[in-house]
Amino acid sequence: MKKIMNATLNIKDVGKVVTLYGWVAKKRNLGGLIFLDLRDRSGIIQLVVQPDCSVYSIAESLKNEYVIEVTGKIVERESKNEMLSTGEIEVEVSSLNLLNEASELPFSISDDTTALEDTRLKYRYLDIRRNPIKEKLIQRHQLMMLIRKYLDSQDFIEVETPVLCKSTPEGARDYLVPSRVNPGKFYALPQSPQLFKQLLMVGLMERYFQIAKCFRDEDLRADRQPEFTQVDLEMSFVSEEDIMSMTEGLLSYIFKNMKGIELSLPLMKMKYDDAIANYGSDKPDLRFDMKIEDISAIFKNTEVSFIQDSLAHEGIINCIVVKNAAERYSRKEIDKCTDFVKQLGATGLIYLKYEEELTGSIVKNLNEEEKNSLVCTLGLEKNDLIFAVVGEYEKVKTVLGALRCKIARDLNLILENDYKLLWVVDFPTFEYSEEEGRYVACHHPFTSPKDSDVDKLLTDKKHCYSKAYDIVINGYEAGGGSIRIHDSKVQQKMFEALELTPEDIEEKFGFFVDALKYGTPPHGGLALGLDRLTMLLTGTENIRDVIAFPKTASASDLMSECPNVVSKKQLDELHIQVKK
RNA sequence: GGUUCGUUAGUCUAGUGGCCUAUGACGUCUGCCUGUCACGCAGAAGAUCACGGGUUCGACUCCCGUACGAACCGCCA
Repeated sequence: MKKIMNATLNIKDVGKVVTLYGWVAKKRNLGGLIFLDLRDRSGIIQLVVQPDCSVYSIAESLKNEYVIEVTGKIVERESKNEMLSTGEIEVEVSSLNLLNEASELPFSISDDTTALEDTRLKYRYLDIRRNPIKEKLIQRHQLMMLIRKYLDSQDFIEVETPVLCKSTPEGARDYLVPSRVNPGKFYALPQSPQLFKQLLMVGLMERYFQIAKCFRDEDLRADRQPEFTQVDLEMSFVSEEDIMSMTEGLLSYIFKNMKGIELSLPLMKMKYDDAIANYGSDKPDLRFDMKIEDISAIFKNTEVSFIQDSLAHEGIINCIVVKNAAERYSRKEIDKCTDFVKQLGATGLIYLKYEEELTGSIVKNLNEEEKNSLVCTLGLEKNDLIFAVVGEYEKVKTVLGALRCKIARDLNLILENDYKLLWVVDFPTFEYSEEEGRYVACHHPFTSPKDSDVDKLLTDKKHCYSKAYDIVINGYEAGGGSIRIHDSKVQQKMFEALELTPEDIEEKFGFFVDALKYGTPPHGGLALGLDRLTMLLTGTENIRDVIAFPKTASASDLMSECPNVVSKKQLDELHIQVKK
């Protein structure tokens, strides 16, 4: 027998006799008449137990979160509750069966429970009973169903790839898994199914996808977990445009079905270099304005010595204009912003207010021409506020980019349910790693360079760009991908460019380079972060809210208390010695 | 690895060196209550103030360390 979803009942069901199951969400004993709120996954329905009912005394003894079975007639209520979908009806209980008792809970199962997150995580199974978490898990399920349905309709095949993989030290740190039968050897958990999905293209699957668990042993953030889920896909015989438009089709299907929002396609494309120049980020949040403006030219003959110094040493001065906010930002508020940028590595923060005239930190050292030029160039209006940062290009851009986002939050410039999607394209192929002392892959080493840049791989790494693209939603990197290298010679050249020795290449990627020789179709793909996508669609900034059993910032599970120490016997079997 | 903030009954919280024999709310328990839905009313119980050390005549309160939690930087191909 299929269980009735309690909250689906309504006024049309009056007169029916039903058997319902659920948890006692609330008992209201009026002394002679008892109301019970019965909760199941679908929601709440009110039960009423009359004093002459044979199970009255059982009802009287019920406590919160007891699990019960009730049978009764659906009746129209005397006093209705507009807040509930079932608020016009109630169930007049005729029989009641206590299925299980419950101890007193550490916190109340309510939407606005006072319990802090660590308490909720310790009892996550209770937290999941609360609507805010339950609904996000349900929406996550709906999202996964939509994705599977859409991709299936586009001829994609879902293929599972191994979780026990070969460690590939390029990129993030691996979670390692020891092997009992292979002493001293380790598997790694996949950071992504990257190589497998490319090999599936070699294996003629043409269109693959997988909702795949990925693992990275790096430090956590509000939007980062050590294990997370990617919607991973790969296609053969495609260009960048093909994959982007495929993804746009999927995203518009998702937004339409989950939010009732029609995306306007094709989505905007922004070059990586422009994203950095204008927004100080490779994942710009376009829900608000405040572009970064380069005002170096205005200061080319400046008397202000620290700006002069910086400009003389390839530095820049950039600013953002906060419209109509000069009054809003007191000295104290500005000091907070200064602390904020200093934390990000800026030497300081210049502020200027435009009221009757320009005032602020450096204004007494500016001449009339410079002041006028600032007002004109930036199109200043009364009560505008300028924040400027001086220094080296990348630092100035990223600091102002972060400040821009902070100010938007402070001033509530972000509308609820506003979604701004864009592609960031033309990523550099390499970035210089101070730590490694060499150029490393910006995306990953299988990313195809732009056709025109293949020859620059070894000679001009700084100006080499890739066929890579990120999908950015509201300032989050929601996904990213690239056209892959399908020519084993180009792949070899790429490894060379990354300064891998032939032995390294053979040892780490030999099987893969080998595979490319046996008829590899041109191919490319993308991975969407399912957790982040769910966050965006459910309006939370905390990734833990969209994961049933998440980990804390130190990568532990407060509920099961893992990771934990294991027995000496287990370690011995695995041939592992733990350093004291 | 670093910076910042936090840890007080089951839960959340007040507390700025002696007014603390620690405040309030929710929850719990007892009694009353026939139309509640944040039910109401009356009463009660419930706290090694995270842990270890130090300063002080005296520490929940100040200092140092540890553990745990959170945000951020580094890191996350």
